[in-house]
Amino acid sequence: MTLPHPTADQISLPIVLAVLGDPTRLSIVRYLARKEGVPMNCSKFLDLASKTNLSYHLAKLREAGVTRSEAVGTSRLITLRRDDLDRRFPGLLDSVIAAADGDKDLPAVGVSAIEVSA
Amino acid sequence: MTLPHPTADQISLPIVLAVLGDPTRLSIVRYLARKEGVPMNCSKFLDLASKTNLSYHLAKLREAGVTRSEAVGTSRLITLRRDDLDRRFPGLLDSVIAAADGDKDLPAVGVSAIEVSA
DNA sequence: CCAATTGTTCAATAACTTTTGAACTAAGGA
DNA sequence: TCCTTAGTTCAAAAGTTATTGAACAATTGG
Repeated sequence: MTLPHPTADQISLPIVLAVLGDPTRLSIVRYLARKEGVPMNCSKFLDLASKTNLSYHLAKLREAGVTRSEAVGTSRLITLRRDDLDRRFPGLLDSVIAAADGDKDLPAVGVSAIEVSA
Repeated sequence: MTLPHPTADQISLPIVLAVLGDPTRLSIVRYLARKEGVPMNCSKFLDLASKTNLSYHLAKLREAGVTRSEAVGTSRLITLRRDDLDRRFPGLLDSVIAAADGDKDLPAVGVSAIEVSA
């Protein structure tokens, strides 16, 4: 939790919606939800965007309070802030993720390689 | 239904989220939800933005599939597309509206005047 | 017909957001 | 120590969205 995060009550609905209203970020959130509990590092998402651009999108998610980024060594471990989001906006995250799961147009994470099932 | 609307299955999740991720539009949607069943005309929202700007925001909502605008005389009757949104993204609209209802920072509609209860 | 009401369109500008590459920091391993 | 890996920062460029005012269209009432 090294990097700046909003507190739960600083999380703003329009900002969360705007941040989720981007296909790259929605894909990241969907993937984090699918692998919930398993903290991801940024490199997981390199097939969505360049390293620099990922840094930008992940910062947006963090600043909006959607994700938590913990610095561990040279990595960032990224998790969904499900607890805080659920408390703040009950049902929102679940419905967004369910809808995102059924969205054929969203870019997929980890389709590039050996990651067949996992 | 005179103006161009997407069909239910053309409604896109990221576009809906992005469109809702704006305080003016979120206020409009919250107000439409509160008065559900009662079609509104644009002038209802004149305390949120100028006439021209409202036209812009209402077009965004319509083009995203969030609202339906029917031309009746010189007015537009605006309603929420709750049926289509619920079918397409179950639970999403309800959780967004519930969250918006609890948002002190969203601009309010109809606080300017005689509209005490309604 | 004339005027008012209701809303749209257009072009301009202002304000943001996204994307990029190059340069950087910080940790770990050989 | 030197190199690699993981990610950030910065400034520039590109792209997009929001806001404005002036001009327009269509309906309705007098």
